[in-house]
Amino acid sequence: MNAEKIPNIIITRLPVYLRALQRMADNGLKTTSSQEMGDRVGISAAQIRKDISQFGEFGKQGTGYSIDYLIDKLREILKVDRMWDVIIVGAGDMGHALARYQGFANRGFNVVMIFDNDKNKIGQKIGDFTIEDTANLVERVKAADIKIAMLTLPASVAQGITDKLVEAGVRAILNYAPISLSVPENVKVQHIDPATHLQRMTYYL
Amino acid sequence: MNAEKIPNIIITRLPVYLRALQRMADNGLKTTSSQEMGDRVGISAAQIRKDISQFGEFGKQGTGYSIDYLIDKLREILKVDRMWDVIIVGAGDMGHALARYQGFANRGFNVVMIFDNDKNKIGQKIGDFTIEDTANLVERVKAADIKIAMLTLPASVAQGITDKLVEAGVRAILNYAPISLSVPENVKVQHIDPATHLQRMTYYL
DNA sequence: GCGATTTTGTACAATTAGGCACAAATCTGG
DNA sequence: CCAGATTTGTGCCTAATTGTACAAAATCGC
Ligand SMILES: NC(=O)c1ccc[n+]([C@@H]2O[C@H](COP(=O)([O-])OP(=O)(O)OC[C@H]3O[C@@H](n4cnc5c(N)ncnc54)[C@H](O)[C@@H]3O)[C@@H](O)[C@H]2O)c1
Ligand SMILES: NC(=O)c1ccc[n+]([C@@H]2O[C@H](COP(=O)([O-])OP(=O)(O)OC[C@H]3O[C@@H](n4cnc5c(N)ncnc54)[C@H](O)[C@@H]3O)[C@@H](O)[C@H]2O)c1
Repeated sequence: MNAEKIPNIIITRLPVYLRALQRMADNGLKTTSSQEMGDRVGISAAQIRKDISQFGEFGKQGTGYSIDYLIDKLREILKVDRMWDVIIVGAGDMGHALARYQGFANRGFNVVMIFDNDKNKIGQKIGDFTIEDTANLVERVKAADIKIAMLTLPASVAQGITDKLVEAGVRAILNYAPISLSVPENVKVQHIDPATHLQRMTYYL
Repeated sequence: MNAEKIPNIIITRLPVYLRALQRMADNGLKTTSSQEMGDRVGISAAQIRKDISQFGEFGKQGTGYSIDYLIDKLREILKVDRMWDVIIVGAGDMGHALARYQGFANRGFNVVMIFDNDKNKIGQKIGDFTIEDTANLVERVKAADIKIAMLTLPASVAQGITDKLVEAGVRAILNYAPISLSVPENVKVQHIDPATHLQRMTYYL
């Protein structure tokens, strides 16, 4: 386990491998090979072997990888062998969809609060959650020691709320607003923007 | 314009530049520099200059880039100097959010239909759209010559519907289901999976 | 009008990522 | 138990990507 200095590009692929493996496990499969995984996720077998081997020798020659074992290892590496509490800021359409989504639990994430600043929404229920007032965001996040937030806000207010989240100790932000956020170096941001993804395909049409 | 063989990695960055430029334009700015753009999107100025210069000489020494002009050029390059009709398959929470989203229009996309196979949903309205029966998917897509689809379906049916979309002539799929899709080589797929994005950050926490 | 300043586009260098190929380990079928 | 088949992990090489630095062009302040 060559712990330091794993390239980020490898880290971005691991969750894709993990997702594929979890799906195989759900289908009752017990072992797989770099070849089979590669076919499923569209990455060369050699690439997958090399990526995985950065963290240890998890496979067996002639057999391949035990799916359950590799899932355990990847979860450990990605630190999703535990549950992370996550908050949602912005209880609009996208915030609603995320709050009701059941697919986070078996990937290591647990939505625990949702915030908005609209007086008509505060206090209303989404599933099990009661929409909370953004005025209490920093206080609540600090108290619950939340490290991860999903931002489903209008672009115009996204940077301001981001600053508050950082102040409150959040270290990872998944941003749905179509704007690049600036954060200190020790905070990670990932962007989800469907229009950007679509534009990455139209070039080739 | 060195048309052929632009690396894909450059193409993935262009929509990010375009989004930042459109935001600058909305804020009334007229010119920018590779330095300023880089600061906004978190990419080195040299990288941005080199990316843009693959397609022509759009800047001016001492001044930088005309924002409006560069927007025009990027839209042309990415082929979003036109409107693309897009369909949504799966009228659940995520399909609803996308159908109601107003942010596609000024990025080159126009949602035109939404499909589901749930008899209770077919015929219902989402905004201006009436949910259509997936049974008619291939026929409708062919007739309207749709090239782009967004998939907001359960993972279990995503590959089957993908095959139908490909059969109907769709060439670009934005997939929200947590599963890798397999498609012919001339069809592009992009994945949006928030759990995957979150797992790319927990590694660093 | 002109020297100081800004900023592009690119040549070149350095770094990073990816593909190939194979020894070694293991399995399989008879 | 053995010959043939499978599959990993990795050394080595090539390709792809990014960074550095600077000449040339353009602007700006006075
Ligand atoms: N809906 C989609 O499918 C979709 C798709 C792509 C991107 N997005 C982006 O995701 C973000 C949210 O989209 P949406 O469709 O849910 O929008 P929305 O307008 O439905 O919801 C935004 C919510 O944020 C709340 N809000 C506004 N200012 C706030 C503040 N200062 N503090 C707390 N809450 C505040 C509003 O009250 C509202 O409930 C937007 O940036 C949008 O561009 C949405
Ligand atoms: N909701 C979210 O925030 C979220 C987040 C991440 C990923 N996703 C993924 O996006 C997809 C959709 O999520 P959702 O929350 O909207 O789910 P959902 O269950 O609310 O909606 C799925 C819809 O697909 C329809 N459907 C099922 N089989 C179909 C078929 N064969 N043909 C046509 N329609 C069919 C269902 O009737 C339903 O309306 C899922 O794969 C989910 O994992 C959703």
